[in-house]
Amino acid sequence: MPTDSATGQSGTNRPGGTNGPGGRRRRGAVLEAAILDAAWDQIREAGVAGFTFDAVASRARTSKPVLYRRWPSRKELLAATLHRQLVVNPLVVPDLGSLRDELARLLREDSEKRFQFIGVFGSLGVVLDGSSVSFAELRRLAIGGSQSTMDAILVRARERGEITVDLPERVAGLPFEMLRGQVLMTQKPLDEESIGSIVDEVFLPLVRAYEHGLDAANEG
Amino acid sequence: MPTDSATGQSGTNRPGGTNGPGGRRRRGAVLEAAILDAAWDQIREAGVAGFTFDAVASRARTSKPVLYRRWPSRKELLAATLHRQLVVNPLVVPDLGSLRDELARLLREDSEKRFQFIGVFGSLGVVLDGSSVSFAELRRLAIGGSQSTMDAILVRARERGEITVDLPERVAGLPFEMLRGQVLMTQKPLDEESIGSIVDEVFLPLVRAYEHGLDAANEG
DNA sequence: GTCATTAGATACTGACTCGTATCTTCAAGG
DNA sequence: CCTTGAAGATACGAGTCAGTATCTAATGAC
Repeated sequence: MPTDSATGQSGTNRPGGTNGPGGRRRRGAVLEAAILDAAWDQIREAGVAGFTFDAVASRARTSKPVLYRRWPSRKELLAATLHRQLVVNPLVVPDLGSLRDELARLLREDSEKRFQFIGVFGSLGVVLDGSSVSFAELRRLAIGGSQSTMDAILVRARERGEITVDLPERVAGLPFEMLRGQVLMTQKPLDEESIGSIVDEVFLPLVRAYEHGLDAANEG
Repeated sequence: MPTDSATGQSGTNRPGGTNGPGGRRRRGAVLEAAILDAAWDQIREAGVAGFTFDAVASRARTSKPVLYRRWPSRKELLAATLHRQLVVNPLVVPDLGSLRDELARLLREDSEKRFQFIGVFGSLGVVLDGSSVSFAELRRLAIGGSQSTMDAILVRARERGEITVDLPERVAGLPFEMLRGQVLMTQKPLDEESIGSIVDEVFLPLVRAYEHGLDAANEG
């Protein structure tokens, strides 16, 4: 996780240098990662509006041309920034022995790692438009990351015998749509009470309903 | 619903006039409403980023000073714009004879009337900060509007005997959190299939589960 | 050590936006 | 009809940002 890491002192041995930590001049992939992490810090603090090349360059202790050599415009930089956060921060949930615990853990992790991403997502449709890494691609990554982890959890639950029937797609994705809906409105990560409520008041009762077969009988 | 209503021709009898429709000079409440409607059109088309005083003034066929006389800054204008849309566009669902039909209707209406609002909501936390009409107030209005209509529907369902037990708050709010979650990611209003799925695959099965009492047995 | 590459600093243009000031012109009240 | 208040046009200064150009200097390959 990228922290501000403002080492403060700039000029170690260079004239007006505001280089990276340690005073050494960074290059290639190291520099690129540092920039994208700084960009992520910037977007979290100042939002999409405060996401300027000057601000990002300054925070990354480099300069604008270095950014422009890599990303031709603000859109690309923004997309690359979010893309990196999604790719570099995969959701992983170990086997905890029960569907309940694993789902709660997944919701907690998703919420913590990505709630700022959710807060920012609303603005993206307007900003990103025809970028190389498009809005649709970011959406796919964001949803896919949660869903594939969820799928893994459901597979384990099925192996344990906690689930025997097939759940509709929307039911499997339900916890995350609720997560997004609440995070969007509160601009905060999910608290423990909400996690418990989604798991115990909504998802598990619904799973049990599908298990007991007293379900979809009056549709269409 | 405010439409662009670009009557086109400007100078009816005034020198450089770009007045309102009809060429007459608007005043007071009429003018204010016209401005806020234009502002809403603007934010829908250009997003929060394109929400400038110049753009709004031009679209409302008036000029910046007129706006500044009413709202001291962009924040206030933005808050007033969203506030008006929420207040002027209440959600109403008539008695349709069944919980299922009424909920579907409510989701459809909420989605159509407010999906742009949801898209914009993510940006607001950063933009609005200590405004007279705050982020929290807008959130309360947005959630409250949906929830109170939902409560009315649930009351009718109870009178009909479709529901006899009490539902947890989160269950009653579930359709809207799912709505927000999906709209946030797709930037589109809910399609009919999604509405049907939320109603028939999630909400109603869950209600039935609570009705049959095979529910909350293993929490905390 | 030499050289090609690229980081990094700085400055600049053009566009845009905010917020205000000034002036003219209309609308309504009496 | 006359006065008052507000609408509307226009212009301006200050500030910000995108994107580019130009220069110096450090780094790594050889």
